[in-house]
Amino acid sequence: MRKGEQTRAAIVEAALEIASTQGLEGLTIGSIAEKMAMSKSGVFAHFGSREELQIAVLQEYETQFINAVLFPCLKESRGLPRLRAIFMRWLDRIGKEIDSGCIYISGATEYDDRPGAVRDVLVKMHRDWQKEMHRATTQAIEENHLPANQAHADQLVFEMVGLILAAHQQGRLMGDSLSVKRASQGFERMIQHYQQTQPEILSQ
Amino acid sequence: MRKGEQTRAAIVEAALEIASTQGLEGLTIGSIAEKMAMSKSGVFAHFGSREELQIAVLQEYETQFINAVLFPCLKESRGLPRLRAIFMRWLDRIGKEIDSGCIYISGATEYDDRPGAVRDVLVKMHRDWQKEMHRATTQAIEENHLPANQAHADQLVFEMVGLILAAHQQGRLMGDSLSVKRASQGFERMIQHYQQTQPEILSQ
DNA sequence: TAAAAAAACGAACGTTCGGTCTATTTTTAT
DNA sequence: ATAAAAATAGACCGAACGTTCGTTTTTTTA
Repeated sequence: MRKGEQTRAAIVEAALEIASTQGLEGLTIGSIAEKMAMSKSGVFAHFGSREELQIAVLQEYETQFINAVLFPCLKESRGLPRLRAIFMRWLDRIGKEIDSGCIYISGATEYDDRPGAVRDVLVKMHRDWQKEMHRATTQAIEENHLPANQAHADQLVFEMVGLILAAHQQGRLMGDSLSVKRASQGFERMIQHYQQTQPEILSQ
Repeated sequence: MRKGEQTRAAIVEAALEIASTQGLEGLTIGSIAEKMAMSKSGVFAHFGSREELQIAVLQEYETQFINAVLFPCLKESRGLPRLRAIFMRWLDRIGKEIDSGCIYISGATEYDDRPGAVRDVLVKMHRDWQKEMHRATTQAIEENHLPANQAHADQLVFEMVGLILAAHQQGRLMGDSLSVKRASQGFERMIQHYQQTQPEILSQ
């Protein structure tokens, strides 16, 4: 049974590469088979359905993402230093993905109108990640690195997401080589603003 | 020949509706034919290729977008009032598209790694629109509604794009009903910041 | 090393895709 | 009204899709 797990992992790895450029919907079993020099049925047997394969790819991406972005930042001191580190690592990853693409982002537009298991998994991953961002932001508020108003955490996370999405789109579609720099500049400006301004409660 | 143009326009309209939810790549001639109660070949004959059809859909979207977002704002006074009006109309449109989707945005991730005529047209439309945004921002600087530093216009446009993208993603994928409000709040905060801060030149 | 189990193959299935071709119907112009 | 032109239908093509299935090869276990 050892060989099977090995092959499966290799398939997922290859599939992630394909999905990064072609999208999760552009990921076909035939293209993986070709890349792996295997038969379609050989690839297929490891998953049972294309949907399961797509979910496996998402899970692999999540693991890599958390390992690359979140974990290294936990050694930073609580509060703004850690929040800044997380954002910058996130952004750094987007920068490295300019040539390949982020399946969290492409998946978001692919599946925002396509119900099913893949969408459900994708939404949960987005939600989990934003919860992490929210926690880091809240801690920055608790440490008095940002003005104490819980309502701002959601807004900050929203704007960080925006900066990341803009960096991704401008870098990939528009070929803007400054997009990563612009996003980090936007982040610093945002932090600076919140540190200076009297908070307002977002009316529900 | 009058009838043909009429039918063609109706096809493009139907195709735009489909592309809004399924994406430009999810747009199939068969699905349009079904929606129009026509044969596939009848639909096809109006365009000559799927690519031409996709481009026609993009052009139709651009026309609607400019009419709905840009033109009504030209009556606003030059500078910040007009810039704010444009952003708010843009955002308003995104809000209305929460249930359908914006093909500029979905197209950006669909075609960022897919060379061809459709991508070229899409990139040009993005570029043209961002030029409009840049112009409005520059005018706001010229009118002294924002501090005089040309280098900031690109950054402002970048951040506005980010707010729009975040509103779209959070609204559609995550079901966040506050996403539009968050984006407008982010805009006002951004303007407020630039009005208060001494500008810095973005190192090229 | 032989038997059992797992993994991979290769062919085929039904479906859908964009696209082609010819025939027929509908619209336009004379 | 009639001829020319345009528009549409419908049958069909080859390719690609996910999936199934029986068989063969490889790996693991005893």
